[in-house]
Amino acid sequence: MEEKEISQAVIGRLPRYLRYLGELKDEGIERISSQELSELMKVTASQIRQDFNNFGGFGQQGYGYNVEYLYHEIGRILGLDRRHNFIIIGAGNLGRALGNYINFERRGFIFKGMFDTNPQLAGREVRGVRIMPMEELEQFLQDNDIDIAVLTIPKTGAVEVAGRLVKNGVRAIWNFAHVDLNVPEGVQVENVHLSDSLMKLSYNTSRYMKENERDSETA
Amino acid sequence: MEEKEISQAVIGRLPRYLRYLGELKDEGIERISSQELSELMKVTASQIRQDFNNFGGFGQQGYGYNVEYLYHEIGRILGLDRRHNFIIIGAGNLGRALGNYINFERRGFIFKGMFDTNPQLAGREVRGVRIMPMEELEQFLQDNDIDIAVLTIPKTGAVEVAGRLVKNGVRAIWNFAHVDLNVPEGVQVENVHLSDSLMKLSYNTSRYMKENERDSETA
DNA sequence: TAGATTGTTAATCGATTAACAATC
DNA sequence: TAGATTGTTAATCGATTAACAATC
Repeated sequence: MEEKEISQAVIGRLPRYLRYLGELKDEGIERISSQELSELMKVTASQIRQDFNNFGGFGQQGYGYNVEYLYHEIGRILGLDRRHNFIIIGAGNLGRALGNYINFERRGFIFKGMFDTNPQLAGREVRGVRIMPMEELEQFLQDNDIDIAVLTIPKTGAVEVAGRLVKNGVRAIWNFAHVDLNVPEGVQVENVHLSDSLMKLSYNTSRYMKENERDSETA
Repeated sequence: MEEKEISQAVIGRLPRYLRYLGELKDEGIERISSQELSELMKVTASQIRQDFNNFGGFGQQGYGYNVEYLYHEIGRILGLDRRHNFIIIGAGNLGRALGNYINFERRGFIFKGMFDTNPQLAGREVRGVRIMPMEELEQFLQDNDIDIAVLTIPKTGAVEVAGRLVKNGVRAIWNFAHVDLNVPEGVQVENVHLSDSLMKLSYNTSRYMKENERDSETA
């Protein structure tokens, strides 16, 4: 009944594997060993083998891994063999930037609709997709098969909007609002807190500078 | 000589602490115990105390933590007491979205310049900041005190540009390009790979749906 | 067959949680 | 002083790395 649950640490590494394998594939490389891949990606060969073996054997003893096959398998694991229709809530700079990003389309993520509280924006288009007023959200969700909602609105409205999304069957939220969403079990939230990321960078640079100050003092 | 190195797991949690403490502060709450904070943030009280104690004692036995003090201390640890001048390389949708994001300014991150390969864009402005051609990058870095470069360009050019940045003294790169940058020791890179994040979301929703299918079969 | 390299088990390392003595 | 809650040590858990037998 209970399948071995894969840890998020492993899942988090899959997209990077996919990227390297895609590049190898484009270079026409057919096979690769965990050793070679480990040198390329700067991780241990042991980790690579462990990671892949979470999903069953993708390789062959004495040979290594077939690049094309592995590439497809990891894509499949990540759900890239399916289509994911998404909408964007919030037609500000970030929302429009994400709507315009065509590479998502190539991975099966299809941009279907955009919403904004500002009535001035209603009717305008982003890459052929109409911006709709928030009042039309529920109806749109009922009429369309939407898998993912992208939240690019200020944190003040985010929790309320997330509730409306969940109530109308959205099961995945890509959250760029700077707030924690509290959703029922079974609804997936992936947070992208840009300012948190920037603060981490700030910490690491500040720390490095301080270390150097100390080193030069003691020298 | 060697200070206890703080793990990135801890650093990664600091911005979230800062956010909750800021909200508590704005609500006028003066003190909080690790127990109360743990309920609010849905982490263990033990982890909170361990995390804070990496940086020395911020609390007081029998009392808890002073919200205002703790908020400032964590901000200081993250380097938010300093100014960080930054430039953005790549004036596409994402670059402009980040340039327009005024909240960074409030944290001490000052938007100083923007560059793009497209000569058509040269001279235009994003929030009062001039877009410059890439040829002017080196001169600009020499004339200005730039701490952070934000890379919002396609992966094809990213590695080359990162090299130029590092050569001219940039010590921190906020990398939105979908490629791993190989920088010398001492240069900090913080990656924001949006498509990786989206794939994780895709995995987790696909997986959840499959689990439910299985459950309903066995039921 | 011999060599290469996986799949997998065992050992190690690090991070999280629990427990409690110190102390405000 | 008694009660509360931290700071910190010890126990547990999970993730990473090492080792090697299985096998192509």
